[in-house]
Amino acid sequence: MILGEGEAHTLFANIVSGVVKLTKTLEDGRQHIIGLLFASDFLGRAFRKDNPYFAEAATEVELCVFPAAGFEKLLTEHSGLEHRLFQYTLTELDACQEWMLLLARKKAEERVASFLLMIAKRVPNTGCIHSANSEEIRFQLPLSRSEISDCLGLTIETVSRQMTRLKTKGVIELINYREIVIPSVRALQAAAYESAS
Amino acid sequence: MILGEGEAHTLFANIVSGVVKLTKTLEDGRQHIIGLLFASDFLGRAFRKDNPYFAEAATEVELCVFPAAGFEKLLTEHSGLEHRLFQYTLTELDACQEWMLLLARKKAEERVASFLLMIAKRVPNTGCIHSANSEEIRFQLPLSRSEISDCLGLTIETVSRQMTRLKTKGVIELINYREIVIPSVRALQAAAYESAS
DNA sequence: CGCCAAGTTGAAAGGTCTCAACGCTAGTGG
DNA sequence: CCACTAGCGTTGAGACCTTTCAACTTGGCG
Repeated sequence: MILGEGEAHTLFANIVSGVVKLTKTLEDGRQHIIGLLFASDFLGRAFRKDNPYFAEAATEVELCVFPAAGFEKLLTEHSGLEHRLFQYTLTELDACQEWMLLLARKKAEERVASFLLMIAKRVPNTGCIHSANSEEIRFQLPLSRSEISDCLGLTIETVSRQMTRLKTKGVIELINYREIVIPSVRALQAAAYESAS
Repeated sequence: MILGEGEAHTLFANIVSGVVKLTKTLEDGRQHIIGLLFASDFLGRAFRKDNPYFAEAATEVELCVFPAAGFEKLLTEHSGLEHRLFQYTLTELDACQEWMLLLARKKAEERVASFLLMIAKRVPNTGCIHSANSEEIRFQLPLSRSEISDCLGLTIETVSRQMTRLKTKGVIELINYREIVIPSVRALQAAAYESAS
C-alpha cells in the first residue's frame, strides 16, 4: 500500500517503473480501479487534505518520491512545475472521461478489448516483433483477472470468458495467463469498437 | 450546441446560470454524458487543439465567454488564473473518478438515487422548505429522462422504472416529470449507497 | 506428490435492455 | 371548445447479457 483512501498524504511521487493501481471501494466491498499509473506518471493529489483513493503497487514498482511536506509550496514557487502538473492532470481527466464512456456504454467484449489495447499502449512490450508480421505485439499483463475485472466493472468470470472468446476469434493469443500476443492491432481496435488513435 | 467534439476551440466560458451537458458518442450512436456544468463551473479544455467532448445547453444558459484566441496566453501570463483553473480541474477529476465507481459498480436504483442527490446539491432549490420537516428539499430536474439515462449508463425505461420505485418507497415525490421533492435527504443517501458528504 | 491460489468453464438466476403499447400534456387548427 | 397530433414518460413481457454459485483445471511451490 502506498496511499490510503481518506488518509492524510504521506507522499507524492513519479513512477519510474512498474504499475500502480488506484482504487475506490464502496462500504460493502464493491471495488473499482479508477486508474493505472505507468512509468512517467505522477502519483498524488495536490491541494487536498486527504487522498481520494487508495494507491497500491500492482507490480514491482520504482518511485521517485517527493516529501509531502513542502510539496505544494514547491509547486507554487515554481510555476513551471505547477504548469506541467496541470497539463498532466488535464490528460488524466481526458482519459477518465474516455473510460466513463467504456463503463457506461460498452459491452463486456469491447471493454476487455479496450483494456488490452490500453495496456498494450502503455506497458513496455516484451520485444520479439516477428518479422512475418510487423503489426504483431507481445506483452505481459501487469494485472490479474480479478484486477482487470475491477478496472472494467465486470466480474472475474466475465473477463475470463471474454478473453477466451477473443482467443477463439483469433484476435489475441494467450501464451500463459499473463502473456499476450496481439497479431493485429487493427483487429483488436475493431473488437474494442475504437477508431485508430 | 456550444462546442463540437473533435472540432477546434471556439470559446472558453464560465457558466453564469443554467446547465450545460458534455457528451461523448460512439460511432454507432451509443452516447454518454460525461459531465454536467452548473453555475460557476468552467467550460473548455485548455492546451489542446480539439475539444474532447460535445458541449450543449441543457437549459437556458448564461455564459461569461472568453475569446478562444489568446486565452491560453492569458493563463500563462496570469499564473494566479492558471492556478485556479488547475484547482478546478482537480476537483473535476475527483468527481469524474467518483462517477466511474457509480458506473462500474452501482445498481440502477443506486445510480438514480445518486444522480438525484448530485442534482439536489448543485441545482438552485425551488424554495419552500416546509416548516414541518427542515430536511425537505424541492427542486427542478434540469434534464429529461433520456438525458438522465445518458448520465447513468442506463436506458430511459430503466430510469423511469427506478424513479417510480423510489416514489413507491417514499424516498422521493414527483410533483410532475421535472419537479421533485425529497422528504429526507438521509433516506435518499441510503438509497444511493453513499455516506454523508 | 499434494496443496493452494488463480483461472476457466458450466448452469441457473437476476438485472437491464428491447420492443411495443399505453398515458399524459401541450400546442394546433377546425 | 374540442378533436388531433407530437413529444415525453410510464408500464409490461420477453430476450439478452452479466452475475452468481459451483465444479473443475492449471500452474507454482513446499
